[in-house]
Amino acid sequence: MATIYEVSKLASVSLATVSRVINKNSRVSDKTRQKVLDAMAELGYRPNSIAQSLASNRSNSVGILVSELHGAFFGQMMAGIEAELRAAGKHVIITTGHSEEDKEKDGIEFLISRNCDAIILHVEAVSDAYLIDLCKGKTPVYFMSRLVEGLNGNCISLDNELGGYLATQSVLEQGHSAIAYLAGPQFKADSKDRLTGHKRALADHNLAFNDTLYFEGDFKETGGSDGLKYFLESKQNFSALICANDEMASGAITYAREQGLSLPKDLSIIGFDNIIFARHTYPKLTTIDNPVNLMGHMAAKLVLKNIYKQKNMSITHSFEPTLITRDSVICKT
Amino acid sequence: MATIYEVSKLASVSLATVSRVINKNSRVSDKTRQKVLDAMAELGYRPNSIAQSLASNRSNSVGILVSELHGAFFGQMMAGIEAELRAAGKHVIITTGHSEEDKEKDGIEFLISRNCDAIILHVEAVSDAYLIDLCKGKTPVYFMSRLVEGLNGNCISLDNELGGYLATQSVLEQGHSAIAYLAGPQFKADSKDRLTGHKRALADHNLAFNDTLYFEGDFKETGGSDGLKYFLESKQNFSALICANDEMASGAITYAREQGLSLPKDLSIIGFDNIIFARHTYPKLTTIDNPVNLMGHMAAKLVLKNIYKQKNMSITHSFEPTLITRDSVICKT
DNA sequence: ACTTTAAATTTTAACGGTTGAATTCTAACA
DNA sequence: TGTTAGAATTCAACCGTTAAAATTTAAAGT
Repeated sequence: MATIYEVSKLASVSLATVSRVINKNSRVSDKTRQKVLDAMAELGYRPNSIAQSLASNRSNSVGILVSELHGAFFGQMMAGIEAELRAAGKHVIITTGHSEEDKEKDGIEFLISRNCDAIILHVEAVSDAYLIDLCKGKTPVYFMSRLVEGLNGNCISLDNELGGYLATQSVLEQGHSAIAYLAGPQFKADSKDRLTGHKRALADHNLAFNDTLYFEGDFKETGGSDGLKYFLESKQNFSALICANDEMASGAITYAREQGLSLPKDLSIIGFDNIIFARHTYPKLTTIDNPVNLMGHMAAKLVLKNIYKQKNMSITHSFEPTLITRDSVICKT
Repeated sequence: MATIYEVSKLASVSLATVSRVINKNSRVSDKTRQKVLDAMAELGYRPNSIAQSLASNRSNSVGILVSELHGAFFGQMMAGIEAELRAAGKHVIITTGHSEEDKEKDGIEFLISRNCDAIILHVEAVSDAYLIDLCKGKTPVYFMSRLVEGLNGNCISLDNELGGYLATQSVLEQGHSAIAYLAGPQFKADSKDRLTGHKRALADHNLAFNDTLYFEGDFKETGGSDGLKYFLESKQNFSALICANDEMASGAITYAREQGLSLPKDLSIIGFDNIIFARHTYPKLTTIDNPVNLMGHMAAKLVLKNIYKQKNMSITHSFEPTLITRDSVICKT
């Protein structure tokens, strides 16, 4: 691959001049600029962004860490961030944390060591203290779906507590009072907040939270079947099932039908996240919309504004979930 | 961030020695190694991988280009690649092509300019000629789901033609003969091959391909509803619908039910890919399994073997799709 | 004690760019 | 025509690391 040196020789100008036309900022006469451009074209020159990054200490790329690369939730999130950044000519470096402390730290180290101009994290296993410490480093850090104390300006988050409340409230309003709750992994802040909202809604309706109608799932389809199986086998009475995400809700729906239940007549089910697939379950899933794609865009805008100094970026740090009413929850008769 | 220089000073050894202990290969006495390790720990030193990459001309990271970051298909693919590579201590840099020629090229340039040790591409818009040319460069290139002439050793692909054949055959064997075909975008090789397989199966059963029961969808849920709508409005008779992927099949199922059809009685539907959600549609989707996660693993193994010289990697370049029988296709009565 | 040889360590020059300071041009002005 | 300000260009140091070659150190052999 041709280097800047060869270009400079062919165009008979200095390295510095070539560098200037690459970075199109400083003053170069049109005549020389054209000479250089021609030379670059002739050699098929492409700047080595590693060298650029080392020399200039910036990389025009932002690091992203997500828990998983698959899954509707993270897909939407990454897509949102990438779309916004790409439109601004920035690139994205993605790595994963798998919700494990070591891997999350490793991924973060990697992104930092790659000279990312900023990093956007969706971390779940690492402690707040670690993150606060991390922010003292020279790489700016932003957070998705996590509120870190004192770092609110760097967070884009969803009011999960409200979402949990909304879900439960909507079920309650349909007359259900025996409600099973299928939670997500409780080490994840999102899950915990959703559960808190659920409890608050219960309390607001003078209903006690029932320990025996609680199951901690894994946020995956299997969590849905496992959870519902557990509830069913416990022989308790319940007319509604609240799932902390749509994947589990899907699993539960499938399992319910396998067990001969007729939905939503025998059991109302509500999900959370409103993933694309939610409208393709049967019955169509009533759920809580989680505007994660939008939040991804917003996180990207935040770094565009703060790091790349783009103007006219209006930032919303906190997003509100909304109820999406479909067919999986019905009025208790 | 501490540099190697500060470490060397604190440990009172030369830069080269520090570099040696970082790369734990060459000979360093245990005594000095420990001194250096201590110094590194004291300073919280972390190698700057950009500088490493520039100096050593390798980066321990491989680039991945996919069309989209969201979507069950790409999610599984990325996850497979990443898991395998991560286990080997390599990192992954992901970018997108959005199935557009310019963006695909731009993404490829980016990955190359980041000194990736190899790149794994899932490209759809770019020409074979371009790819052949690309392979002449110094960055090794591997392909997912695309057979490039003369570069078979660098490709990991699925026999989509066979998949298309299998889908149609299975429907045919259930007694259907009036079959609508909902294709994917025909500029994508995958879609084209699946269609070819479909036609071959038809021919094998002495059935003519019917132009009016053909619709080119977009591989998304909306493609499913649009396609089925088109077929329904054409007032033609058909008892089965073959969809070129599961997303469209889901869309079709949902739309069919909205139109009052009873599935699978009134219409048999088969998908392609066997995405996770395929088992959560109602009726559960009969489909063709596309082992894309496995293929991701395999692509990663291929670079592990070729680029990082790992032993004991047995490589399969071509994967075969298989029929997954569930409930969405029934025998025509 | 004196080579010889191998191991450990240091020196030094890349890698491919960026950038502030220094220098050379160019053209306008007195 | 000689100055001179300002624009255009070049110089040279630097970014943080690797690695080939050179040097020093240590161990072994006679």
